[in-house]
Amino acid sequence: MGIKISESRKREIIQGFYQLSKVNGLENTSIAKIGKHLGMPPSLVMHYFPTREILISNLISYILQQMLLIYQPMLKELEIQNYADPHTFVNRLFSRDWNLLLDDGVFYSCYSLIFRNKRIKDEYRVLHEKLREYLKDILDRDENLIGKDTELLSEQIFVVVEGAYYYLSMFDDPEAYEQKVTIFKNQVYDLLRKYEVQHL
Amino acid sequence: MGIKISESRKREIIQGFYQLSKVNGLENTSIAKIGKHLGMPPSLVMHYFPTREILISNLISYILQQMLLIYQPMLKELEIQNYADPHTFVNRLFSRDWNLLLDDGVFYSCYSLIFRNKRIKDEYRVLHEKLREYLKDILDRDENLIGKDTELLSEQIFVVVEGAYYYLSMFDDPEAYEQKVTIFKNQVYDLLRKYEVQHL
DNA sequence: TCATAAATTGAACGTCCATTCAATATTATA
DNA sequence: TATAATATTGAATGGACGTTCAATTTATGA
Repeated sequence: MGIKISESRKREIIQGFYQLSKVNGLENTSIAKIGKHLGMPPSLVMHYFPTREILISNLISYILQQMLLIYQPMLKELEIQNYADPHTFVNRLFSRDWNLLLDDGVFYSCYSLIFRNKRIKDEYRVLHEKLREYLKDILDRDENLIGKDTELLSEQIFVVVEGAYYYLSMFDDPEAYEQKVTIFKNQVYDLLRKYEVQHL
Repeated sequence: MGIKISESRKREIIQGFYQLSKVNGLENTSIAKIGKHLGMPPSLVMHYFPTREILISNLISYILQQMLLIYQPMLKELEIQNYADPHTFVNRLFSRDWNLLLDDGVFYSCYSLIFRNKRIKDEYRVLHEKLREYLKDILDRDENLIGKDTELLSEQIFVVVEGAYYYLSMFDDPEAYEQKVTIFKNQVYDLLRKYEVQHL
């Protein structure tokens, strides 16, 4: 039989929640709407997630898992050949692939909850620390960066990536968007270069 | 008499909306609650803001004004003596003063609306472009940066600041917080130094 | 097969929601 | 002061909300 019905149902509900939030917003997605969308009574939704708060909490876990998923191909690379090119990694961070796996609107809606919910805040922080750790792993395997403060470097790279995502979301015009992306990408490359040059 | 009653009422309502959103979250602040908080019937709130959507739209304008307010002292300085120290400016950007004028929770809640509302997105973008312009003005008046691409530099500085705010919000522990702030501040100083050094 | 557990249904609940409206009070204007 | 505009009230609306519950169907395991 494999997965229990219970588990696949929970997954189905969370994904439905996510899909509807993408279109209508997190705050406008009710338990009734999720049920209707999935063809089940709201009481069944509440059977698996006893309160709306729990439902949201699970959505957030799902979203943070999705973020990890985006890193998966690069982490695979790292495992298999024990090396991943930092520049390629940075390139991927700035690519639009994100949007396929994770909607920015839902992401920031959930993010805004950290300010009133300690548990959510902690979950977000842990996830981000994990992502930084991954980048550090990649940097540590680059021979140009041996002996360098890769922890500091990874912090500096990430803060640019995060600021870039925040800022770029405001631009619809593809040309303006690309122009900005180039700036921020170069900013990260400069950081990498700075550390590499010091090595010579 | 000065301001019309109408205008001061509107301001009162928006501020009440903001205050309650700070405590309970934007999505949990209803028109009825705002009215109760201010001692007026909900119908009076709706007399000044015919729909909830309009009310939110006005809250966002208020919030963006508050952001501009944070820059006010520095812009005054710029006007009076035609110069403001970039390092002091950066220092202020990273200071906790923000929190007194603008709650991060409300800010990011409103920000998350840009993904489903073009008008709000444009308003946010225009505000941020304005802030960047201010920074460029400050940089342009620094003799160490004459002839430099201050527009690019201001973009690079701001992306760090924005990423930093995003990231720092996850840290409650003051020690960890301060440690991160120092990293990001130095990152901006490095950018400034890089440009200044090239000048020599 | 039978008992037990899990999954699912549908109806009902009180509450809060945004919004409407007609009536009244206050203020401005002529 | 008379009139018109503005400000304010309070009651009412229907609909959506999260949640509860008892009843029923389906699957599981002895």
